[in-house]
Amino acid sequence: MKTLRLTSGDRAILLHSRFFSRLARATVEAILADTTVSTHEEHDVLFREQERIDEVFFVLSGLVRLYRLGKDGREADVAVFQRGDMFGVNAMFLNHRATANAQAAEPSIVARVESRRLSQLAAEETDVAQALLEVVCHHGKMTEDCLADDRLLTAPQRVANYILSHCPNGSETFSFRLPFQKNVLAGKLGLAPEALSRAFSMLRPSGVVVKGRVIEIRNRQALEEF
Amino acid sequence: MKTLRLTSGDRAILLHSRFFSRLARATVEAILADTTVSTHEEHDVLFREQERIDEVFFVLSGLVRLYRLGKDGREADVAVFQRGDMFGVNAMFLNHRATANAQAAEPSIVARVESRRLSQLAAEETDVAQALLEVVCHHGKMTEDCLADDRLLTAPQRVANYILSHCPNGSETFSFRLPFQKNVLAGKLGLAPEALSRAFSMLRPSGVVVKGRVIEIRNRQALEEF
DNA sequence: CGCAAACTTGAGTATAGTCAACTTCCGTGG
DNA sequence: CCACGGAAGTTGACTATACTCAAGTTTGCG
Repeated sequence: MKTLRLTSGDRAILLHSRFFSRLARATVEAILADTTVSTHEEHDVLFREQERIDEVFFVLSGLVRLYRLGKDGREADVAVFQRGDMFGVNAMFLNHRATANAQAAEPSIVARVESRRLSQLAAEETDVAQALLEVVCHHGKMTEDCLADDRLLTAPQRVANYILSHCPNGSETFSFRLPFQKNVLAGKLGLAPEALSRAFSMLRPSGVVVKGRVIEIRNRQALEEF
Repeated sequence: MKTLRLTSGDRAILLHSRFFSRLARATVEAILADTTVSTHEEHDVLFREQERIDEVFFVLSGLVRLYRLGKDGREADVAVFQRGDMFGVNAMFLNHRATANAQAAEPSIVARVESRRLSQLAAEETDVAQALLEVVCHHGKMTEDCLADDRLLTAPQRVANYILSHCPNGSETFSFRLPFQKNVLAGKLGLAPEALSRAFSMLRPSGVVVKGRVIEIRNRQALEEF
């Protein structure tokens, strides 16, 4: 399902993204000129592993999950993208082949830029290349973080970590709303949904109260030591 | 311990690397002009997590391991680099901060390029930026592979995978020499050394014979189905 | 209000980590 | 060249962690 043009709200989101925010206004306009927009139901697949992709994507709203498939059909999330995030960039420099499947994890709206056009621009204007490098490096760091966390932390520790990463720096007690279903969080943390549930249980004695999607932290100190 | 100049052998290695092989000869020379070389004992640390780094590195010989440290001091490898590999690029675009520790996993020789100079070049010549993008995307894919394998495969499956990735495409039976200690392989695959040992044992019935560092495969088919 | 999906909890199992004992490999020096 | 010693690797026993399956419970939407 396609919408033809960007709304001004969409433009605002894009302008604040890691990618566009580093570019001169003229460059931004040159790119946005032929940007298309598509809407997706939950569970829609945007592209699949190995498939050729000739676009680069931005999440305007909703949530897009990148995952790999195992031989047995099991899925492993390798990234989750939210409003403002750019994805599919790596493919531009890897033979235009997707390294993972992309699926809307909730109803989502996505902007698309032809990657041919973008790589052409990157070859002409170095600030475009620079912006791409920053996006790609940032995403690389995220993946590395994920890998290290998987290897170093237990389930409750990963959850504690995730919660702390949402803590306004310095406050001892706070609360926030999960930006997606627990299901998705479980995937992002590399856990089965049951394991996430249990992890929350284990964190309760340390002052973590979960009510629906709202997480309340009563004792930041305890979390950091978990 | 520092050596002052590049040998011609070193230059050959660099010229064949993913990075330099994409650049015009003149550009290569411009970069190599102020490249330094350092030698390292096994276990030498090149840089640490969070530390500022102002260079980009190439492995000329030996092996460099990138790892993160857990609170308890445990180490988790996030990458292993061999002859010809470039590392430390991400830091250039992440505030010049290392995201991991780098350690020589055996006696090693490393080439270093000032990252200020490199990023300057990248801002002037788009093919340098392009080459960097390719290196970074490739490394990103490696990390993603690693993450997906960790989440989807058991220890023997990861080992089988690793072995198959060294199999000349199409041959049913073959053998090769591990390019590093089993110790290092274990780390790379996210396993304790004992788990690697056991994984090899489990693969024996499928025709994998391990003698020292030499791996012999008698039945590729069986490995692929593991 | 009722239904379906999301989430939680419980019980059992599988996988890999830890610690310890033992073996093999390999480089060194006699 | 052999003997020795230390490091690397293997094996065993035990444990911890997280997955699976199944049965509940809660949530939220129509």
